[in-house]
Amino acid sequence: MIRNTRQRTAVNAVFDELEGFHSAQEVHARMRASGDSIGLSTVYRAVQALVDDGELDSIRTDAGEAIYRRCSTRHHHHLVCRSCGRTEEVEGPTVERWADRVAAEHGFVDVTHTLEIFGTCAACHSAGAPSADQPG
Amino acid sequence: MIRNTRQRTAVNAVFDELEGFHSAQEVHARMRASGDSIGLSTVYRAVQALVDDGELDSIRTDAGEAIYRRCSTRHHHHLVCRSCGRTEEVEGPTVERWADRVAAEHGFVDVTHTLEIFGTCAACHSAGAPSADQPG
DNA sequence: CCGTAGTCGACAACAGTTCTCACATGCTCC
DNA sequence: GGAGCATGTGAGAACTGTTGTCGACTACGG
Ligand SMILES: [Mn+2]
Ligand SMILES: [Mn+2]
Ligand SMILES: [Zn+2]
Ligand SMILES: [Zn+2]
Repeated sequence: MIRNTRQRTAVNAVFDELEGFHSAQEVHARMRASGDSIGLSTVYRAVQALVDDGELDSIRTDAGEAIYRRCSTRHHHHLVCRSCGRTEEVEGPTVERWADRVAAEHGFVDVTHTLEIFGTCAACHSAGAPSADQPG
Repeated sequence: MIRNTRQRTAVNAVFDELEGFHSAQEVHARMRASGDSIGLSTVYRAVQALVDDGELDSIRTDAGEAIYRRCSTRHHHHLVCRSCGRTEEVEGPTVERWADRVAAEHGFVDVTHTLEIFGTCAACHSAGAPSADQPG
């Protein structure tokens, strides 16, 4: 049985006030800084529970850190500036259909996918941003 | 300037004999087991250099571990059975164009993307495999 | 209220990865 | 073929994100 605790409510509330993706550690620090008393383990347990609940989305950074965000109602993907981290939500039936079709052609069922697009945003580009490669 | 060392050559050779994705730790253990003397740090440095060179692809598991594979010549993505781990390479211009277009529409340049498709393969499905969700 | 199963959190433990630094070794240039 | 030196190596320590431990605490159905 799942209880309503001050801590879980507070973690959930943090994501109401926050745009974009944030790590468990960042949420913990933020709460501590604003006077909320909560343990780091509890934050980890809370975000995991929220992910299981479908309240939060989670993705993993290139560095391997898990970051979380209030789940929006629509299925979408992310366009991330690799220089400043600015994130845009993008969506489109094209890629959804393609993924489902190609999986079905290989006999796969119960199909999901992850898709992230990386680039340099217009602002960072005019400022002269670095670059990277990522085949695969 | 980049030197040719016994260790780097050996790590590179390991991926000639190996199908699919493998972690640095696994490669290290495998080499040690077969009598090759090499340090773990060196394996990490070698695979990173091979990734930078475009010789290896790397992706990150759900658990946050980086895994590597001989880069095939063509750009492609992976269709992974979440039950048995079997991996198929898939490709298609549809999704490539979609990703580039959507990024361009948002003013992004120097665009790359990552895309992984997960499902249950036919074999695991008929054996009665578990399931999972992955929105985003 | 009571009892108790679920939860908390300080801390330890873990796993993967990177850093340190003394030592070794490819490469370039004679 | 060396000499010289930038580069690479590797054992171990350090670091980072995350999960486990366990005694104390508490939400909540009865
Ligand atoms: Mn999608
Ligand atoms: Mn692609
Ligand atoms: Zn930017
Ligand atoms: Zn399978």
